Amino acid sequence: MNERRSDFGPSQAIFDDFVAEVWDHHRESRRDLPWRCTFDPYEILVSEIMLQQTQVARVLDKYPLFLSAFPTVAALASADVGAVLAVWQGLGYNRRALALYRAAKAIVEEHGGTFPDTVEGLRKLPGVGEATAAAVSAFAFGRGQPFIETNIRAAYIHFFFPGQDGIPDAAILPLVQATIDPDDPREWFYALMDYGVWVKRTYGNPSRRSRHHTVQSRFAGSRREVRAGVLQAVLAATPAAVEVSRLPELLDALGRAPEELADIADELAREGFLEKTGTAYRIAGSAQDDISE
DNA sequence: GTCCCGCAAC
DNA sequence: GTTGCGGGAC
Repeated sequence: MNERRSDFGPSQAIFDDFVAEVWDHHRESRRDLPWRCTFDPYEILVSEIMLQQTQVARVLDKYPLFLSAFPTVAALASADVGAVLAVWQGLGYNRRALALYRAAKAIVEEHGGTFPDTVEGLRKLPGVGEATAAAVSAFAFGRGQPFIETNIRAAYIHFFFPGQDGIPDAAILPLVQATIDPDDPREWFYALMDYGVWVKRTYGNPSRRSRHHTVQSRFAGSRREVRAGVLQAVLAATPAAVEVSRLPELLDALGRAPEELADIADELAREGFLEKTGTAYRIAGSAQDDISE
């Protein structure tokens, strides 16, 4: 038996109960997901970026398509960003695709193609924050750095904070630290997330009692919708460029003013999705060609 | 309406 | 600490 008890907080017995319950549940209903069948850090990073704010069911469809198109970090790094964005369409949060692409380039150009194998090294990659760095380090390299994502948060709030509101992640992280299985952190984090999924399905989402819980604003009518539309319109025209004057007709269904469409195209250019030549936009890095008619 | 294996810019 | 970021399933 591992000694996990710290000088404060729940007793060793409570920790043991939690660990036993999570493992028991895991033995009953472990999710066999494609990214759980590999130790390849590239394949695991792709899955983690896709899973940020995106449900498993939708990643399941896109994940094999993406890996077929870009099987290795070198393949992704040498692809056209337009090809990456095209495969990404339907997953949402396009900036993740751009960050993943830039991370692949960084790994090839700054690390000689060798994946960083530490949390600190992973953390420096674009689009990789604390949670993703720790997740990749656990799932690809077997490290036991604690992290919190939505299912892990649900698991701990449900078990350790019944009936309490406004729970900060800072109160959860020591509990994650105290319960990590030092012999198999990879499988332990899988078990935790599976348990969190079960808790949400069974009791409702306890993360609504998190201090950090927020509600996403509606997508229909949002600026996000227009951004996605402008990017899709330019992607559809690739390799040709799109005159700014054509955006209103291409995005007629959104009913936005021409000035707003132009503002958003400029913003996408600043962020690196598009390149602006005169008054026309093309996908960044795509070949010079005629203006789309 | 609610949710989703967060990150980065501010 | 707050805000913006896509899209679809339920």
